[in-house]
Amino acid sequence: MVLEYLLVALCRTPSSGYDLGAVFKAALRLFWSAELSQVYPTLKRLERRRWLKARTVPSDRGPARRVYESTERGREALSAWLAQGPAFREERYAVAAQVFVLDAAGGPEASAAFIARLRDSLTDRAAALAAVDDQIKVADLTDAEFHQYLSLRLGRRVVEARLAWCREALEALAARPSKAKPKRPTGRR
Amino acid sequence: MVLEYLLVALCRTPSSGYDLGAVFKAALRLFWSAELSQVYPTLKRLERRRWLKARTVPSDRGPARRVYESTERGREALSAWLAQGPAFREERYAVAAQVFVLDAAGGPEASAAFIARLRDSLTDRAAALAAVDDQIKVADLTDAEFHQYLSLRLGRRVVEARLAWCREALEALAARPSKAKPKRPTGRR
DNA sequence: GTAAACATGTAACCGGTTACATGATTAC
DNA sequence: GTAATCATGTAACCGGTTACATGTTTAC
Repeated sequence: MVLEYLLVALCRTPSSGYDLGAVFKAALRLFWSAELSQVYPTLKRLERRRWLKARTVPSDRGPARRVYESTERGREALSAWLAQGPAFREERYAVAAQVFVLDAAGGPEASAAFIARLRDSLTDRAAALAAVDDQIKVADLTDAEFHQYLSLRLGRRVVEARLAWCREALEALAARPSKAKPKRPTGRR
Repeated sequence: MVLEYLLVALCRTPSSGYDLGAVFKAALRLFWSAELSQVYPTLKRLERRRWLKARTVPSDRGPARRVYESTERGREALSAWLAQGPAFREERYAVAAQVFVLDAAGGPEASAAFIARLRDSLTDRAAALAAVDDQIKVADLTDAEFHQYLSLRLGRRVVEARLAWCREALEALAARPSKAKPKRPTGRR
């Protein structure tokens, strides 16, 4: 289960459930997210499995924190998972599914409007990712940070590929002879 | 719900649950998939909602087929959904999540091995997509086929972006000064 | 005072997968 | 005979989301 391994990995630096929730809302949300209501029970499960150990630490602001840290057992499980290689699993990209049936939108203008909206959103996302990326000095990164940086680069490349597709698709739509469905077999010259 | 709209769209050409299952296992599986055990109950639900209508047709090989076809109501719901624009939803790409924590794999060689395996799989996928793509004559396509073709192009671009990332990441890993953790503070000259 | 951030949880629901059950037809 | 393909479903489970419940501290 992906979330379990992710939590073990993140808990190599001691973290509370709340901390981890913030990580999923920030850096990781590009490819994996988790709600706090899922994180808390999962942490307990991992503690029972002894992949994590926990202690309670008073907080200076707010209630006491339950801080988790990965165990040797947990880290072994994690590295065994990674050693199995890339975890391919069925992907779901709703937008592409929409494109697949986009002819039902009503015509070339509707298709173009849809894709133009997609392009605009992706442009914003690409700019945001670029801004983060450009501020990173690769040479300064720790091993952990360097791998996080690699995943950011992957996210950025995918967003830019989708953006490039939008432009291509808009061109292809424009170039497509408009089915101005002539009532008669052919428009008489 | 994505699956519901997809089924309505696909049933613009009359199809049985079995037929639809085949579509999800073939063309659509690049971004959305569904098991027959999910398709059948969903079709019944859509029939009750009158987005689909059904009739039973004897099959020449095997049991009788239940053939579904979208209704006007269903198609209206579909086009309203598409008119709302791109359906952004949390994405999950397990491989990228693995990269995010790949420093736990054991070192630069382990990371490189992981990424090399990914590159090899993606190379195969890219070749398969390219082979399909290259055989398509865009001018010959109907509107529906053209949009399916666009989604194929999107899938291809994403796969190729990931592939390009693999090469970049392997280079970045190789270029990274190996933390050959010297026992002494610095190798004495 | 009150809103925001800190902090931890439970309960109900839902979309989706895996496993199971049934049976006809065709090709070997 | 038997395996593969055609064909339709049900049941149990599971990962994940939404909504709910509770309480503290800080900044305005």
